[in-house]
Amino acid sequence: MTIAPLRQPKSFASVAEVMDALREAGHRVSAASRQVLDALFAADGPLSAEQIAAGTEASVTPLELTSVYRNLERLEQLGVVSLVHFGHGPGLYALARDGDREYLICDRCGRVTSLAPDALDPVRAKLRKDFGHHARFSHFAIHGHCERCEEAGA
Amino acid sequence: MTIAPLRQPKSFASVAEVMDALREAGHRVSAASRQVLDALFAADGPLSAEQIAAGTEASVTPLELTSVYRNLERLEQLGVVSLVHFGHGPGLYALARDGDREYLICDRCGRVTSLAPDALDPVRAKLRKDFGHHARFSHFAIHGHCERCEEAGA
DNA sequence: TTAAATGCAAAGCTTTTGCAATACT
DNA sequence: AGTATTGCAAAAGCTTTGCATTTAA
Repeated sequence: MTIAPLRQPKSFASVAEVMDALREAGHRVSAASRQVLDALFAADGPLSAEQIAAGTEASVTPLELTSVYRNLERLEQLGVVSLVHFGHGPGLYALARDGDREYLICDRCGRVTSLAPDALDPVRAKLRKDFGHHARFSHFAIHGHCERCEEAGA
Repeated sequence: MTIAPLRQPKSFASVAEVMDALREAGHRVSAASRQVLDALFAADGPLSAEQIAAGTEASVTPLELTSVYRNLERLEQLGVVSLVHFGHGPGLYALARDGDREYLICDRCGRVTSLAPDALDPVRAKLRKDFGHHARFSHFAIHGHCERCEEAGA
């Protein structure tokens, strides 16, 4: 199997669009990959492989967890999906539509703030200036406390 | 077992000091806990439980990996040790001497930069001002690329 | 003495891998 | 028809748990 990233990996509006692009790029499209994409398009936030598999249990063709992982990995390599870690626990997958989002996690109340790809640019600039480090927060979320929890006592 | 954090958890200069403090606080001190502390004091950076256990294999009393984990967990709850994740792979443990350090990881060349506890305060200030988020980078390292690797092509 | 810590074995959780059967193109 | 993908089973990597035995205080 050849894995070449898609031309314009990050702006799919529907499952059909993704599948067309996949096929056009010479990749195969299966019922399983459609089910995985359906779940991601329907979700309002990142999903675990387990959640995606569970979501297909009621369907005529439940997906094996293994198959979900393999599809997600493929889609990630194609730039269609991105994987993010919210802490301990399973990795979470989301569509990479308009670029990778970055997340703030409150470890107290669990609140998750999803940021647009450039929202942290000023923070990155500071890290780069002070430490020569080009930070990427899209694969590992930023932990801490939200204002409310901080006031309630760190 | 009662677990109460030590009075001044973060300024031990030697294994003996830690053990005295532990005993004084009503905790037990075993050969195993000494071996774990020895490894942490001897190390110049965070160690995995596996590494610590391996380091005792040549000794008269090799430690079971399980026992290393249990000691580390205890020491962490006591505030003597801190656990940090550098990415995928095992968690890493280090003495919490003068506060928790924070780390910058270059995902390209593997370079690790260990920062003093207040080095990232300006970054934290920005995150707090812009998003009301009180960030803590001591448990999950900051990933990205170092200047050199960035120039070499992101 | 007695409660905590250890060794050993087993399991838990997430993810990966092998391989024969199946399905896409 | 030919090859990527699937299902199923097994294993790998990290960490936790159970329980009888040892050991610190």
